[in-house]
Amino acid sequence: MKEQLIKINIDNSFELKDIFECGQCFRWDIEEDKSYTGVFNNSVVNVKKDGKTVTFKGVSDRDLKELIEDYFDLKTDYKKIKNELSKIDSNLANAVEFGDGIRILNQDLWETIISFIISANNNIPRIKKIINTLSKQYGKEIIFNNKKYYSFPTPKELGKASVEDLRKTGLGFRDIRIFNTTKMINDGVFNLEKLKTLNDTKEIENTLLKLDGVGPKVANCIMLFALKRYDSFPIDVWVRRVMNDLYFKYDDEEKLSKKEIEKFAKENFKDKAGLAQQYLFYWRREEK
DNA sequence: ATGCAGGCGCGCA
DNA sequence: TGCGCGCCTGCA
Repeated sequence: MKEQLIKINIDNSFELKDIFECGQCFRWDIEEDKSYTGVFNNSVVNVKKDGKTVTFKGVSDRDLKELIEDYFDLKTDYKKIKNELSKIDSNLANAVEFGDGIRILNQDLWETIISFIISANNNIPRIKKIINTLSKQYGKEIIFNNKKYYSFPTPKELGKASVEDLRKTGLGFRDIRIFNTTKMINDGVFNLEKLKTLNDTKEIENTLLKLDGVGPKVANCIMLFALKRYDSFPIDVWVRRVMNDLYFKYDDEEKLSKKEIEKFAKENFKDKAGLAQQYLFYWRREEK
């Protein structure tokens, strides 16, 4: 573990608040100086932005520049993506303008699976709290700036926890789901590496659905946030709300079926449905 | 207090 | 296949 520092000039699509608070991640916290510190890939990194200069400071076994390029997906041209989305309709143009600094992070598959199983019927502060507790109890300590941080536990590390142990971390009824999913992965019944090699989005989704605690919404979040499947479209209460308000206008949003939303998203947003979802979701949650 | 939060799994038609 | 229902827990 060595401390490293790099500065990068980024003139487009990189706003800390937009990235870390658009709902895709749970392990980034804001500091007093408005920078953010997060734990990912067995590393701890602090990100600070001044004008166009972004400073990354952190501890990692890997080369920090490579780590950052991969995790923040710096090679992807968001200017182009935002242009294409804006052309689809005026709602997207507004949403993209609002969430101008969003980037979809390239997160660890295993961590994303567990995190979004925890997210079911839950709220963000508690999701973050549970993930912190799990990391503290089963992950490895990392020292950064004289403070203790904890890596997200590996499948083996989390596999040491019994259902009762998990319940004590505040997981509630999700304890057995986490236990079963962890076991499936440790037993080799479910192969994470093999999943990464699959091409067909629908096949990936159907595979993920075999995991306990993974339904359609969670599966689509995993595909979008950990497998770069920008065509996947997670539908939760907020997405349903914003889609009904903007495109369907039923008097009661409950009348809008998931099927209907899926069809609309596929036809109109095509291979960028997930990206569109993220801008719309963030816009709706933050603006109103 | 009671309801609710970024769903899921189950049982039943 | 498509519904309705209950669910740990913490917080307002």
